[in-house]
Order: sequence, then C-alpha cells, then structure tokens
Amino acid sequence: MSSTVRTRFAPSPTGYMHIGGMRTALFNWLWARHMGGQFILRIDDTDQARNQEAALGPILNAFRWLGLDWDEGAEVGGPYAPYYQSQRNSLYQAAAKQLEAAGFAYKDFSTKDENDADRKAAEAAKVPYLNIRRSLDLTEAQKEQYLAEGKPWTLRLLVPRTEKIAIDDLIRGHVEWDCGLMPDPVILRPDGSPLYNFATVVDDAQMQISHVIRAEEHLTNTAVQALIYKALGYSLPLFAHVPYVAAPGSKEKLSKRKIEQYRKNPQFKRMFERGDEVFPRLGLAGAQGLDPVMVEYYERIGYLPEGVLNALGRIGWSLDEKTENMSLATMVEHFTLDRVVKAPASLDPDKLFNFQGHWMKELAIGPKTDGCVRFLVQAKLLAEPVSDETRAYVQRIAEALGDRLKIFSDILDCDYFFTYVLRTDEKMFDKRVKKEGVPAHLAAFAEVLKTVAPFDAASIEAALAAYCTQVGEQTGTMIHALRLATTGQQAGPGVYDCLAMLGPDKCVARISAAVAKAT
RNA sequence: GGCCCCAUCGUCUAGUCAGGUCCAGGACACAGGAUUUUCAUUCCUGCAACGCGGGUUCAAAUCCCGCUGGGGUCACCA
Repeated sequence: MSSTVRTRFAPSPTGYMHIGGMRTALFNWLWARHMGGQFILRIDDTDQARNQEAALGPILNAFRWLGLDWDEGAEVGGPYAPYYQSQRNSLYQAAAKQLEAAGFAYKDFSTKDENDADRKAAEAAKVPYLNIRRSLDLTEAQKEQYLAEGKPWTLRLLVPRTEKIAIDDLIRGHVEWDCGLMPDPVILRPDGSPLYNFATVVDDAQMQISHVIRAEEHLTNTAVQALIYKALGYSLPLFAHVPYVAAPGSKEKLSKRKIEQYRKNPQFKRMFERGDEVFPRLGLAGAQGLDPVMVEYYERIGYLPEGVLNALGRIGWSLDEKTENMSLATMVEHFTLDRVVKAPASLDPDKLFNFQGHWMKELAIGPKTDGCVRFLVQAKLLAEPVSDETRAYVQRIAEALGDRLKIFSDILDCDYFFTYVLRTDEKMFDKRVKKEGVPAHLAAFAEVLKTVAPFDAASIEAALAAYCTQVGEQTGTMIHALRLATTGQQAGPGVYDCLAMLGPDKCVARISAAVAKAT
C-alpha cells in the first residue's frame, strides 16, 4: 500500500487569510506532518479575474508568519505542477471530455433564465428542484445545429437519480445522500471554465490527495464530488469534515461579511478597540481594514505565531483531558483526526489572549526585544538605524515590563520612555500630585535624586526610604506621585525601575514640570 | 421549505465508540482572597453543564426512539 498521507489546503485568492480557514489549514498541515506525509498549498483561482498576486500575498504571508510550510504548491511548485487552477485548464478539459464520452456528462443548452424559471416553479409547487433534462431529448441533428449556430451550452454531470451516494467521513461517520434529490451539477461553464466541485475533484485525484480535510460547510458538496470521482474512475480519498469556526459566543459561522456586527460583540470588542488604538500609531489606519477575522490582524498588532497557533489548535481539537499549552511540535506529535470534535466551536478571543500571554512569557529576551524594537520603529518612537545602545535600553524596558507585555504593541503604552508628554488626567493628577505637601516633597526629592549614585533602582529606593523617614512622609504617597509625575501613568513597571531607566536628568525635569503644574 | 450535520459549565473541551471508578474532570472568563505600597505575574477559593421526553438495563452523560433547539447547504461562487 503506497499510503503516504497527502493533504492540501486550497484557498481562493481573496486578499486576506480567514482565521477559520487558517484553522482548517492547520489541521491539514498537522495531519500531514504527524504522518510524515506532504502538505500541498493549491490555489483555487478558477473564478473571476479578482485574483492574483495582490490577493494571494496575504494568504501566503499568513502561512509563512505562522511557520506552516508547504511541500508542494504555490511558488514552490512540485511534481503535480502547476498548482494554480487557472493554469490547469487542459486537465479539466480532458476530464470533461472523458466524462462526456463515457456518457457521464452531457451538453445542456438550456439557459440560466430557463433554469431559474424551473427552479421557481419547483419552489412554488413545493417540490424539490431537479433540473429538467431537456437537452437529453434533443436529436443528434438538433444538437449539431445548435453547435453550428454557436448556441451556448454548459456541461452537466448526469446524476444517477436512482442511486444513493455515501461516504464514510473520518469525523462524522457514514453520511448518505439520495441522488434522486440532486440536480445535475454544471461542471463546465459556457466559456469552458470548470466549476469548483469539478476542478477540485480533478485536482485532488491528480495530486494524489489522500485526506480531504475541510470545513463542514463542504459536506453537502461531497455528494457531487463523490459522484464525479466515481464517474472519472477514481477511488475516493478519505474525507474529514471539521466543524467550522463560529463567531465568539455564537454558533454561526465566523464571516468576514459580518464585521460591523462583530464590533459590538462583547468579546471581539476589546480586539477592535485595541486595533483602533494601535493601528493608527503604526501607520496602518483605515485602508488596511484589519480586523480579528483576518490572520494579519494578529501579526500586525503583535501576537506571536505560537499564541495564535495554540489557540487555533484548541478550537475543535484537544490533545487530552487537560493539556492546554501546546507548541506546534507538540501538536504535530499528538494530532489525530479522531480527536476532532463534531460540533462547531467559537473563536474565544479571551482564551486566545491567554495563550498569547503564555507564549510571550516563554519568549527569550532577545526576540522579545527585537519585537519591541520593531513596533517602536514602526510607531516612529525610534528612528532607524537602531543603535546597540538604544536596543539595550529597549531590552531593559522589556525586562522591567516582564509579564505586563502581552502583545508587542503593548510596548507603545511605554512611549513615556521615549518621549515626554505630561498626561493630563486631571482627576488622578489632583489625587496623587496636587495634594497637600506633595509638590514640595517632590521638589525636595528631585534635589536628592541629583545626588543618587549609582543611579539604579536599588539606590533610588534607598534614597526615597531615607527621605521619607527623614520628613515623615508615607512612602506610598511618594511612589504614586513620582510615577505619575515622571511617566504620566498610574500603573506599569516598578517605579524605581522607571526612574532608573529614565535617568536623573529626565527625572528631575519631569518632576519639576509636574511641580510647576501643581502649584 | 428540501437535504445534511450537530447538541456536556457563559466559552473551549474531557468523558460517549468498548454503560458502572462522573451527584461529571481540566482550561478561559467571571467573583472573592493571599502575595506585589501600582499594575502585571503567581497561588488559593468560589461560581457554573450532561436540552426535553420516552425506552433498554441492576446501572445511562454514555445505547435506541421521538421531540425540541442550533447550524450548514441548496449558483453557470469557492
């Protein structure tokens, strides 16, 4: 048995990679890798001229970002090239010819209008629609004449209406359809171009795909496809229909079309809001239209591939009864189709964020610093080229930030380390700085700071403790006041770390400015 | 509406195929507490589910039937 596992993902170039589609792709990739087989990335661009590079770029980029490589397919080629449906027309034509010659397909001269009318009539009569096979009654002479006249025709598969067709799905089990209820599907348009259900079968068969792992929404298509496999004389691949990914807190398929509605989704809301906050600062306002349905959103806002992958892997699949945090390698090692659930699962932004936090915590300081630098540069808080000294500074901030940095764009909240803006949250300012005795203490402590050496967290802490003891002021009061005066924030890394990183000059200047404002 | 699929805490899930160890386990979220003179982390505690009704059985979340509910799909889109 030459049973190497070959799976594929076949996106059509839509200009973005859908997060749900990515999950399906991941399962395909995982299964291929788990079994030591091949993963193929084919491009289903049979449709329109909406296509090509601009529309495909984000999709390939999503795979690269997540580290999901493909053995054959777009850009890399392979033994069954080409991997773009738009370039495989001769294959479809040959297969169509074969079907027609064998009597499994026929030319249908009916027009779309006629078919629509038939469909409406069936609907009105409350009977299932079946296309009326008028063209089958045509004599050879009539057909010749139509052809000579150039009357347009489509090629339809002749469905064996007395039969049943069944598959044994790896996830859903035995599923059966009554062919008597199936209209003859069009497999070739009047212009000769193939339709999805036909092209897919020709490609999957020719490319020796062993497991067709795809979203459940294709389950119904499988009946037609199975018929085409049989008519073409191919044996069926194994099918595995995974549940689709639903919108947060719902059972409805996550859809790009419902984006506006998702803005109000309580769980999605935070993601949108963070995006609205961050993307403009990164120079990504408006046009890009980044939203959490797209994989690109996560990359741009600073998620780690590990976080996204981990979350995706836990939508509809589990390793066992308790493992949550999984690397790609772990998933490859344990992934099996029989542990994929049958019911749709919704994307959980909270859980995704939690996985992200876990992997960010695991990330070594080097790459973490690189990520921060990248975002700081993009937000123009740092200018390129970034010197070693600056990089070291960012690293100190990243270290001080510790677990507070969840996604890379969080570093933008620390802009006070790079620029000075005295935030004017008046209420907080009044409460912490413009408070009886505090401005005077701040001014006095600023003088103390000038003499602290070395200017590190420990020395500053000792100096403040000594000062507070001496003047009989609460340390807490001073800590809050100092934080607000120097960073404008109420929360963040330890205040002594902040002061140390800022350095004596900036500390003194900012404290003076705050004191001036308060008096 | 026809066809098809699905049904365990708010959410992701374990358990269902091989009925008992499940008055249902883990995680996220949420609430409370401890640590941290901030925030984050960490730790502890709490909240919370087998859709309903029949069967089969000594025993059902697990098997069978029905109902209800949810969803997918019905193109000369993919």
